[in-house]
Amino acid sequence: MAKAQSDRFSTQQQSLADLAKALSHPARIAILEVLAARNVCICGELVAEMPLSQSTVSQHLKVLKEAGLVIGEIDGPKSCYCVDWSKLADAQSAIVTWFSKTDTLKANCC
Amino acid sequence: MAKAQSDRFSTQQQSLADLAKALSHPARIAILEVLAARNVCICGELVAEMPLSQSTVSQHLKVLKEAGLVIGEIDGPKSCYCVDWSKLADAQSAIVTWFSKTDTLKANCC
DNA sequence: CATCCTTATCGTATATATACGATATACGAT
DNA sequence: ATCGTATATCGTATATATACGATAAGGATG
Repeated sequence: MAKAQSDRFSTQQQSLADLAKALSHPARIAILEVLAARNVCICGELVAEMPLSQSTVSQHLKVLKEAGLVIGEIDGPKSCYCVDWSKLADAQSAIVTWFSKTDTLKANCC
Repeated sequence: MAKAQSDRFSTQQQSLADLAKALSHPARIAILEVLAARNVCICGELVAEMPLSQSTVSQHLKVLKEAGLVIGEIDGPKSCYCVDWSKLADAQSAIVTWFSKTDTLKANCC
């Protein structure tokens, strides 16, 4: 179920927006922080740390997984999630690049 | 009409999520790019450049204004928008800081 | 095999976002 | 004052997001 891609906007604009959307909920920020802070991938522990139900956490994890920011592996009856550092680095770089590009265009205003 | 702030998450997590939400639509990315590229603040020109109706553009502008990324001034019958570079810089810095913090926690995984 | 534990998905209710046309507002010009 | 232009807001329809309980699925364990 890939994104619709409305073709009204460029792929770059779309993908930056998609990335931002993945980060646009505090629960997902919090999940990433917890995942990053643990040296072992957890899952049930994640639910325990979050002020949300198990199903809701699972849903947020799905969003993060679809955005590629998180990797999920099934490990027996448990699932093991961890940050995809490579993708996260790409994300950061995309954001920084966009800001820089925008900043370069800086001009007088109002 | 300030944000609800659910208090389930920290203020930092919430504000980063809010920022991401403001950037989570390609139209708003595009608007920021156009505003940044012009050395004069525009508005109707903005609508002309966007594949969206005037009212929809105005709505996106409102979101950007509420997020503080854009400044809008009424100038006669026209409105004059421009990027709030200071806020944009703050935003970039907040994002970069978060990524750095997260990266510091980097640990072994799966 | 029956059962337990863990996690994903389903069903559903509610809220928010998105888009557009229509209308209101605000000002400049005539 | 009237008209025209430019922009914001309203009304509304539709889509997506969010949250949770309930249920299914998958493997471990007795």
